[in-house]
Amino acid sequence: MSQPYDINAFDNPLFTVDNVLFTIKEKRLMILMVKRANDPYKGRWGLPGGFVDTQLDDSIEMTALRKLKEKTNISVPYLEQLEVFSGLNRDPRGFSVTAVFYALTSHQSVSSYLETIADVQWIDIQELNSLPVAFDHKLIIKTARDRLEQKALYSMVPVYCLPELFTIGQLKSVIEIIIGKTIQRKSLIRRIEASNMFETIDQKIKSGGRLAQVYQLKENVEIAHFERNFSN
Amino acid sequence: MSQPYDINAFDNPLFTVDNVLFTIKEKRLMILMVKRANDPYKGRWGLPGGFVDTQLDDSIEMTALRKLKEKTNISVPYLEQLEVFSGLNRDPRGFSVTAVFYALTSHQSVSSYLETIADVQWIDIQELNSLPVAFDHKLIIKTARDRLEQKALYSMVPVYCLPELFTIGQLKSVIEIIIGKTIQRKSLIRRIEASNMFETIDQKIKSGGRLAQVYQLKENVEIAHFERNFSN
DNA sequence: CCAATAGTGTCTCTAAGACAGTATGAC
DNA sequence: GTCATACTGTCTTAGAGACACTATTGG
Repeated sequence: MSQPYDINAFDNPLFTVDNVLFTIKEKRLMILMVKRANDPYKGRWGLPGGFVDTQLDDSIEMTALRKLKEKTNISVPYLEQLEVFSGLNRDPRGFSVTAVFYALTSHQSVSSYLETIADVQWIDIQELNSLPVAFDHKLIIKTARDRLEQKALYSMVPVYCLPELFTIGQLKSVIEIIIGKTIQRKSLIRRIEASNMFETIDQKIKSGGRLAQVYQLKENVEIAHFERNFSN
Repeated sequence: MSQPYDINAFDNPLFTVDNVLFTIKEKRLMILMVKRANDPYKGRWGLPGGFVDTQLDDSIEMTALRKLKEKTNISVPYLEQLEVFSGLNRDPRGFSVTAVFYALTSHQSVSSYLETIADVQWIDIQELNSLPVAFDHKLIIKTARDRLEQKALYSMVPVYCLPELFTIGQLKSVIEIIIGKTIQRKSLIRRIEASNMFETIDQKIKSGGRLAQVYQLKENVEIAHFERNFSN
């Protein structure tokens, strides 16, 4: 079987990188969104992203980190590929491809910087439905949200929504917000011990009741994964 | 902070799609490889893939399916994005990006077609180390293999390595080859029942002992996922 | 004292692992 | 009969869920 199509059809599609940066703020799952300054979709909210710069970027992971740093002034502590979204209709300029990453950070590490910029904001994921969002970014966010939710059921990734020092209660809360159901504190403690990822520091902080033990990640730890999901 | 870099740096990277098509054949995990007819890496084995054709492809999933059909003459029953590999050094022609898919099929569905083509072959994954492989395709294959292994621990995806009609013993064998350890037949049966994905047909086939019940997938089923991994 | 959150002890529950026992085919 | 594989029954095990209990803070 021969291939009768024109060699000129092989023009490279438009290639971009986008990021879904999550955090938990005020007990809500939030996403970093950028008000678009240019067409297409000028004035709408979109995901922070852009083009690869082959002079600066060794890989698209670098592109993702660089774009996030431009908007937040930090290097995010957790970044992972989500998937590629592509198609003829997702961008009015023609067939386009975007490699999407999802990332986590504590809101504290970027809040002071964000206050200086009006067109970059944390937006509550539940409020996104009623906002004008560019491209297929609502679909992308839904996909990222689902992936994060799954991951939170069997891994310790949600810690990266917290600052370096945190308590078990805070970690429990963050996990519960991500997965949308409560978990047993005891189950979390068992995982914390089994994971061997954390160490206590000689400090306790206020929590509305008894003082809470402060934890931090050990250095250069691998994120623990478990053989079972949290269930209910 | 302004961005002082040259606008011309934003030339689109070279974008391709590649596939890691797995099957189980002769009790071995195999991958479909293509002997490259052109430079770069002419004469080496590479993954089946190529450029997006924006006239033919609605999305890169279509590109992946189209490329696989060119080599196998079938539409693979399972296809999923793996991840994107990118970088300056992975292709001698410059910064390149490839969106990689992994896929499964029964070897029976393509064997007769493959016999007519010398430069497309199933290659045992264990023999790949001693073969000349193009680009970073060894790394890609390793990544795909790891992902398939993980997936086989908590989902029914391995069925797609089998023909439409199959026995529990065959499914058990396929899973064991993928995950590299034995599982309890009983555990698999429990999952088959819980998944509700399969139905028996009024047929039994030889197996070296007692005749085995023949199963098939129900129509339009979702692939079942489980809350626990097979362990050991 | 009470309210609230931190942390422990321990029983239950669920699904996988182990494995013995039976069933049925080929020879 | 033996051997091999199919299939079932049922006990054990590991880790999550439930939940009562104690501990420590602020008011």
